[in-house]
Amino acid sequence: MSRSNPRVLSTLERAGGFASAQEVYRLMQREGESIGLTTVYRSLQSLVSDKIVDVLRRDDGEAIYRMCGGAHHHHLVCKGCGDTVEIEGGAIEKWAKTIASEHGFKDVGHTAEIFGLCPKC
Amino acid sequence: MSRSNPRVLSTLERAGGFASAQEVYRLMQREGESIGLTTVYRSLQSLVSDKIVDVLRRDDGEAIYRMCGGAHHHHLVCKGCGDTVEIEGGAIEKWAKTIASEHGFKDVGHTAEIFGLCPKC
DNA sequence: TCACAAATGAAAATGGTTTTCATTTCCATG
DNA sequence: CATGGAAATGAAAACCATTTTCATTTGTGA
Ligand SMILES: [Mn+2]
Ligand SMILES: [Mn+2]
Ligand SMILES: [Zn+2]
Ligand SMILES: [Zn+2]
Repeated sequence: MSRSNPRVLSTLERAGGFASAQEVYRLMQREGESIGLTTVYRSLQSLVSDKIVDVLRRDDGEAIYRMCGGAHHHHLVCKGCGDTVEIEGGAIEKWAKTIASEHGFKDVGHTAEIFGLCPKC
Repeated sequence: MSRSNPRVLSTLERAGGFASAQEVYRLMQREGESIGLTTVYRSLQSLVSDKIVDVLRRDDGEAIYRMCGGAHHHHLVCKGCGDTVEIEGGAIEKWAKTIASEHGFKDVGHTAEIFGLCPKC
């Protein structure tokens, strides 16, 4: 495994909301930084496995990344501008555990995202 | 747009849980059915837009499909065997609406899936 | 039968992601 | 400082799901 290139994380931070590997790469190029697409992918993967960034999927399947706090949480994302709010999932955690145990499932995880139009959009 | 080829839906049903387009295609071939991969993709897309099947994404980004009832619902999926239980999301619906309105978001939707190991696995 | 629309699928194109591999950069050690 | 192996880098190729193209076949109503 390789370590994350710090400029990739810095660029992702600066990007604001979620950004794909390709977008991070284009952004760095536009800013005159010299880096290879491969390194961007590798860095993002490393950041994900270190739980420093979250990854999820656009409807078209492209992976998008975002700098995140360490604790488990969910997202409220604007379909218009991409603005993202990190939210607590207290109710969800309980719901997932309850449903799972009702059906005898073990080793349970879950995903949950909310999307809509923010006040500005 | 094209209409769905009935043999595709039939195969997806028979497949049990979620299956990707490629898997449905291979399954049909193995059973000696003559069909093109293109038609499988087109049929699944059509079934999705008619809300006859649900689509979601594997971790690797591949789209997977499943025959589903019409009403809005969520899934409890076994990571081991792929067995799927359709579940009500009453608590989730409320949660999503509340969080969204707290932040002034309109036109709100959400996704939520639970995964774990079923009793058999 | 005829004309036209819809369906089909082989082949090529697309595009994100991963792999390969040769080269460069680090870094610990003597 | 020299130097040798490890880690990082990136260009190019490979991968692979999905979409597009387009020529052909099939279905259907007049
Ligand atoms: Mn987050
Ligand atoms: Mn379902
Ligand atoms: Zn917005
Ligand atoms: Zn199972």
